[in-house]
Amino acid sequence: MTDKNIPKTYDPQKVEDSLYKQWESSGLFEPDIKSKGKPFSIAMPPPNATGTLHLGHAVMLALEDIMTRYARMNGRPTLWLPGTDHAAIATENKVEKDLLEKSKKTKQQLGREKFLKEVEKFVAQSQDTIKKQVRKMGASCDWSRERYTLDAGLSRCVQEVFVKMYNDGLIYRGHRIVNWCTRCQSTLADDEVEYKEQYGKFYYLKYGPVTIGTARPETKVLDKVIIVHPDDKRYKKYVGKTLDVPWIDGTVKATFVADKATDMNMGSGAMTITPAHSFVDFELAQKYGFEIKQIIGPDGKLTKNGGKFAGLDVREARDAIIAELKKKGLVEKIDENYVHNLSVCYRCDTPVEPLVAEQWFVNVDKPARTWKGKKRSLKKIAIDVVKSGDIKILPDRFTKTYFQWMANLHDWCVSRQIWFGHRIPVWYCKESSKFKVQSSKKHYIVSVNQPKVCPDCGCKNFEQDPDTLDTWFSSALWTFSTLLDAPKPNDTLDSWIKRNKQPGKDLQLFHPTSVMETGYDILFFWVARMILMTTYVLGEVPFKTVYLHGLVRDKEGRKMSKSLGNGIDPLDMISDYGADATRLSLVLGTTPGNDTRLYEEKIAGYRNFVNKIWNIARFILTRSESTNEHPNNPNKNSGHSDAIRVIRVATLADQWIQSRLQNLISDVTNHFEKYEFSSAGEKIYDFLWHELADWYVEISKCTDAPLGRLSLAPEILLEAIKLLHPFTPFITEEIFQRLKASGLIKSDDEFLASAAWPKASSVQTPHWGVSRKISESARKNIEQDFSALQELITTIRDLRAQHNLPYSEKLDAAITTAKYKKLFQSQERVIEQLTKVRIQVLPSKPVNQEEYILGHKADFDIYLKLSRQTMAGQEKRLAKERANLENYVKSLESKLANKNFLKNAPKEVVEKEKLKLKEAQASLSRHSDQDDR
RNA sequence: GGACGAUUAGCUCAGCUGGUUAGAGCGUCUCGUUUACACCGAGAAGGUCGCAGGUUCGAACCCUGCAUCGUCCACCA
Repeated sequence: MTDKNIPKTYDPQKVEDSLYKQWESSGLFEPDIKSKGKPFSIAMPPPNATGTLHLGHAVMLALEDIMTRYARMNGRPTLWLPGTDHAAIATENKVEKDLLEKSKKTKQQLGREKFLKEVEKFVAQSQDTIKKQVRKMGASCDWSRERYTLDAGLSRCVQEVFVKMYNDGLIYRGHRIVNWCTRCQSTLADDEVEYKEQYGKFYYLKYGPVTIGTARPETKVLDKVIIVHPDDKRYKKYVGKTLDVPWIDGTVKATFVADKATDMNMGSGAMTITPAHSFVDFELAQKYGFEIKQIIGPDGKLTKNGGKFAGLDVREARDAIIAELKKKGLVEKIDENYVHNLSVCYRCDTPVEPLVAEQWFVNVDKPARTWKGKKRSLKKIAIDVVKSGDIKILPDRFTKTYFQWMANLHDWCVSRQIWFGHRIPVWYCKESSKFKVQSSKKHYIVSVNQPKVCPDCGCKNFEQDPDTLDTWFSSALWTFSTLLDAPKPNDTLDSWIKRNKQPGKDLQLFHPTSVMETGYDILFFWVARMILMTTYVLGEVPFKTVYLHGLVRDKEGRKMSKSLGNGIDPLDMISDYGADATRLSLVLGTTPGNDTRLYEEKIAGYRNFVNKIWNIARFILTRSESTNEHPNNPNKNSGHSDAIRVIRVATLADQWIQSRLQNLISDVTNHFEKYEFSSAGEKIYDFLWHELADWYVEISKCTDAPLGRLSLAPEILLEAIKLLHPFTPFITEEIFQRLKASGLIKSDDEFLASAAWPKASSVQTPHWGVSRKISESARKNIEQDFSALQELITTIRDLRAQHNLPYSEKLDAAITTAKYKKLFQSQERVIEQLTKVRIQVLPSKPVNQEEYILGHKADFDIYLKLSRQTMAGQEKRLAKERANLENYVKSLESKLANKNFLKNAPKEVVEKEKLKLKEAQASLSRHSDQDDR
């Protein structure tokens, strides 16, 4: 039986959690491997284990859930694999900060092991929160396959990959210039450095016969090479010579070298180089074999190479050195308003020091993997897979950005001097570990497990490298490391993967994944690295399509941030407006790759829509009860058996809504296939609100028979909520369950979430017992007729509004029409109900015209009967209407008089325009008739 | 310096390969106690599509230049 007490307002809080539990426990989110469809899979971008859900996650979850639910409803074995990322630096920073605040201890004071325990405690707690929040969004991901980047299996995978790369010569250890964060006490990858504009001083210093410019004099203590351009006549005489130059800490022997690296036109055209603290200078030093001496240490202070400035912080050293140089008269001038592009750590905003350190690197240029018949480098393969279309990036324009970034890619520094993360699988034998700094290959062994004996010295004491891997190293493996089974002790990477590529295994079924959906801001951090690493390890792409969404901003277009206090917490929105409305507000009205603005009114708007659907359902459900009470129903008390089936001829509205639904299904499906989720959603929105609710439901109130089994409403609603389900899973499921319980629809599906996606070709109308696909030609007639009916009704309503005629007053009207005489006659009742106007279709205009106000349309005229007073106001309106019409006719005429148009435009266009003109002219002439009387 | 995006109604945005009198939501105004919904209904007002050229029978859409805002990359002696 239908529940009589359906609340007027939909309350998401009451249904969402319980529906989610039912879905989850039914196993619906796990892929149906028996299904014969083409597998569909998404690896969820793992939220950081540190944080809480923010709007970026919410967008990601909404979009991926839409894709996932769509695929599932299409009968594909569907896997959306959830998980979390340990987010090495971010997490370590957070715990460090908490530790300092709570117990005033640094991590060093606590020690590595105890600190890591703290981290794990924090992570466990925070993961719990995140997972709850993901569920709140309605994400239909498979929790039975959930992963964490530090799981045993994933960690093993990371280490195996490291070892394999080392053995292939793709990972090496070297003294190289790296970005160093003095606060994190760790290296950073190139793209983990951000740039900030800052006003600072720029110094022009006298260095022997030349003037050099610098923003960082403190690094220049030991500069002793001057680079000049080989074509620079000013300095030709010096090239190759060595001079004694009075400098910061005494006198240095300065050598002139000619190299095109300098720009003759910039400053004095000469520069000194600081190999240890500048990327460009480091390269030059390597080219010529200059000495590389460290001036700034990892602690951000000058090293002993700083002479008498040793031990000073860079800032202090800068002032002291400038004071010293001034004393010596070596400061030529100081530019006080120099715009400095300061590099800072993306995690903690601390200025980054480029310095030389011994680190582990991934070589991206060395040919190492056979790809399409040729041995190629990681970089080449990564470029090729996008160029060849094996991976498609949406929106397309990011392809260009991707290539540009790849072309500029340097070797990737993967070691980090932090504790939390995957420890580097490198072992130093204790005997030789004291030589570690000298970087002699002989003293370490790269292996997943601790080696037993050192092949060099025979000792058995090993110490693992204290460093951990860049967090993106493990994320780069995410699409496949998450699909592997538990490794066996003797597994090598290859045997492990081979086993998992057997038929029926997850890796074989679901990799490459179908889509990688994520924000464009991590295209380089993550997406590019997955491509680099996965092609190398598996020999296949990690995903076939990359869908990049934009960033969520506030109403003013600013980034949401804690400091601005303009952030919106998706969970607040869910509790205020429901998950469905929140999801709609993040997906509808957005375009991939473009930023979107979010604000509460927008979410409230979609909440209203959700409530509207609720009330459509409420109407259909409650009205259906009267089916049994209807006097004409022979099976009045028979509950919901099939016996209630009452056969009736389809009305125009029935046919129309069915035609619209057919159209909607194919439209929406097309949009889904093209990843146009916003358009798909908007079309359904329009259908439900402005077609089903505003017209079909309203018209259905006009018939004798009540709703329910006598109309198509339940079936139409069912199909529509199937289409909407990927966007708003909760309310659609709730309505489905209620429709089913009411007996209004028959369905074998336990959940709407597992129902089959509607097909335009088989819209079922059980009332007639047959599938009633409407042919295209029939659809055209039906829609044309219905449009005419809508136009008539709207015109009458407009007249009422223009003339302030309240609906409480019933009116009479005469309609003259050639084309729609029969139609309007048959719809008299509907028209009367929706306009409170009784119409009479007449062959010609009525006699007493003074008593009528008029509406002229292309296919009909309306004469609304009125008292004389009310008539007075119409003159102005008529004049305006006529002017518009005249303009329109004029523009069409001139278009059709244009010979070039007639010659060049396609025939259909010309015909269409001619028809339009004819109609407009007819309309105008009727108008004129009226005015001339 | 390079690349990319944005510029359309008061606000937020659609507008797919050029072809109705450029659309939606919110907001505004008018009307409405019609038995699904006021988180509602009916109706209206509001735009020379950033500017200037060009291509075309026809441009919001294509081309060139410019402007403003934003993002990314590179550089920064």
